[in-house]
Amino acid sequence: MAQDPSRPRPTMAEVARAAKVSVMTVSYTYAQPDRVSERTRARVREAAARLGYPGPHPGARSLRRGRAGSLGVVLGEHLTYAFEDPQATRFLAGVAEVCAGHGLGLTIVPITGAPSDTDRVAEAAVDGFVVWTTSDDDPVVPAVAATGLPAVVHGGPHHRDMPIVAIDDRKAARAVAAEVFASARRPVVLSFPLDRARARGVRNGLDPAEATFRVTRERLRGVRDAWEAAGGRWPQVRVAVCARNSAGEAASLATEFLAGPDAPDAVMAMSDELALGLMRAATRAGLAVPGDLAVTGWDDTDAAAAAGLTTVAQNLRAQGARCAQLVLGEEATDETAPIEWRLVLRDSTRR
Amino acid sequence: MAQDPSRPRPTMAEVARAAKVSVMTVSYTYAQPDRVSERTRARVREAAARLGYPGPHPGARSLRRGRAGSLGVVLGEHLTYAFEDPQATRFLAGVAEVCAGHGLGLTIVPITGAPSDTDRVAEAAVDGFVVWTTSDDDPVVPAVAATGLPAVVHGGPHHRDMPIVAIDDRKAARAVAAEVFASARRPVVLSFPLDRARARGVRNGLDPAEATFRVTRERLRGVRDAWEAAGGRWPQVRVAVCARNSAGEAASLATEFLAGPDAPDAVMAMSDELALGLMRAATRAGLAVPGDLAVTGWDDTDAAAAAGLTTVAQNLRAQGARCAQLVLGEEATDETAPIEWRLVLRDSTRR
DNA sequence: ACTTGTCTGTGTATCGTTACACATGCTGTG
DNA sequence: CACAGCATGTGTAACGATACACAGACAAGT
Repeated sequence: MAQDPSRPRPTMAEVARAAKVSVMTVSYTYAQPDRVSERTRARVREAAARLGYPGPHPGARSLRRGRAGSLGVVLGEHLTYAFEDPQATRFLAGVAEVCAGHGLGLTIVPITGAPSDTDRVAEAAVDGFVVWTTSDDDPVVPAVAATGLPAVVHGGPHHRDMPIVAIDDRKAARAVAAEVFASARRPVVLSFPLDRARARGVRNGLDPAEATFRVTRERLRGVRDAWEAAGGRWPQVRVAVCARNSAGEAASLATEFLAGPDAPDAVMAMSDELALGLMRAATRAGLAVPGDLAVTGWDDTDAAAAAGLTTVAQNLRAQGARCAQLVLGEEATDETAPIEWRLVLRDSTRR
Repeated sequence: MAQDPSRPRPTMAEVARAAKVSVMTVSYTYAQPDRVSERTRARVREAAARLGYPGPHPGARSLRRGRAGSLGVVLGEHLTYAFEDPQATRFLAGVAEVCAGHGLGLTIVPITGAPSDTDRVAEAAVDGFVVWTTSDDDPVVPAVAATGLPAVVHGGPHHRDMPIVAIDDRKAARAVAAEVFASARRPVVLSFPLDRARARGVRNGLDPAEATFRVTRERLRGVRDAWEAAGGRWPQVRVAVCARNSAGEAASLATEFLAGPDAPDAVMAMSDELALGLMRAATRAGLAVPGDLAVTGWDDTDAAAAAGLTTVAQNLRAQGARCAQLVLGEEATDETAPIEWRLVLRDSTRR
């Protein structure tokens, strides 16, 4: 795998000797090329190439300069889930974009759910952290705060030392749920996991406060607001909790509540992926959308638009970018401006 | 954003002083806790907490130990594309999994397409590289080789110093294309980009050698093999080249060749995303699958299974894991075993 | 009592680079 | 012609941690 594992990495001093210049000249050749005359620069580059010098050692550079040259991203409980979650991916693209613009790397801190995760955070060679939405009791959050590095949380939880980037989930949930729940008789909420245990199942009148993921909690509260505003009682609402944000998961869970006389006539899903999975299951079960049941999603992805899904539009990518900018200390203006969202009405709720 | 930007990071020496022990004792407390008695350990930990010491400086540690504690991933031309490509994401999940198992971070090297990308590679604080499929002429590849660090390429291009992890794309393409092209009269290939320029468009009899992405090239060759084996001439085959691997892109490009008397009766797509995008466009155009046109995808994603799409199954996640293992020098056995794939026949080609 | 071994704590040198202050030579200007 | 000002090259001292070798204390075995 290696190129030549036997030969040790040459150092700047060796290059300097080979090029008959001082170490500093070599250093400047890499760090501030303008500081060195063109002729000397060429000689140094030539010597470096001859010795196979790959450029300044990043560790040494980082130690001396005091900057790591990379932004850390903490992706919730298990990396596996994170990369399979399209929302997380969109968010990451936004973070990555800003990193690239600053010439920074993007280091994914490997989280597995083990207690050693906090060590990983402390050991990460980064200049700041972006924390992807996680549960209130996730020990990774205090670990991030303990590094003393600039950090921003997306989605939740709140932490004294870190700004949070998120939309007003409760309000948005209220809006989208109102659209479909006002006239519903057998409503179902297709929910994100409540906590890091990620138990799946269907329950009636679930107390939103049980959810330790802030996003899940706030959206449940919003739904409850809407249902009660329409004159309903919360225990009438079934909450189907998915273990992960994927269409497959939703489709499989849907079989548990889609059949029989109790089949819902309205489903509010917490993501477009979940909504689309449900719609797939509904079609298989012979139910028509919106004829038999109205459906709403969340995020306004391309697929949602293609499927005519009513949804809450929010730009996760922009939110990722914003998190990165905040960590990097950019954007002094409108730092406190709320993140935008809007309700997009489509056929899936057209009665 | 920061916790307290004013106060400088405490050093190990300060902690040692506060705990009234030597610096080495503090070092051991973090690096080899068993080497230190429980009492002393507690004293050190306490002092560290009191001073707000976040643990050993990663840069210094990396310099001294000679390991960076992170694996680098180079994600092709532009980060943006990479994170939006579901295949790349699946692959990443595999890499991440192995990293997590080794307690390593995963550093995404920010690529923008600018010449400075090669500097980014040289500057990355990593112990090895995994290169996601890119074009033969991508300067990033020699830059990776020049670091002298262990490196593995996924998909392509080939490079003397790096093993490559990929399936036999030509053979697989031959197999899937044979399934549908044997009886086709107006075949279309829905292709990945040919090169980093990512020009989109529809062309007849495109020479596979034009493609500098190895994967694209090999698959085109496989399709040609199949078509010619069925007695056809290559120029009869239209190749629709997408700029990116997304359903939306495919659907939009499909409008250019789906209408009129020339509408294809068979489409072989290079990914399930492209195939599904095309099917969406076909449905909108009033064409039935497989009645009016047969369609095949590639990758066997959940969505492909749900849509009844004939496809080539390959496990990108496992390939990501494998790349990481190779870089880390794991797995001495079956290192040269070819990566598996298989043809999955479903309704989209059932005539 | 003496050797042997284990456990725990301690200096010192060093990892490879860059910030900083300084030295030199050359150009242009009053 | 002297002197400022710029361009270019050079030592030295950190940056913060860890590998290594060694020292003392104590227990156990002979």
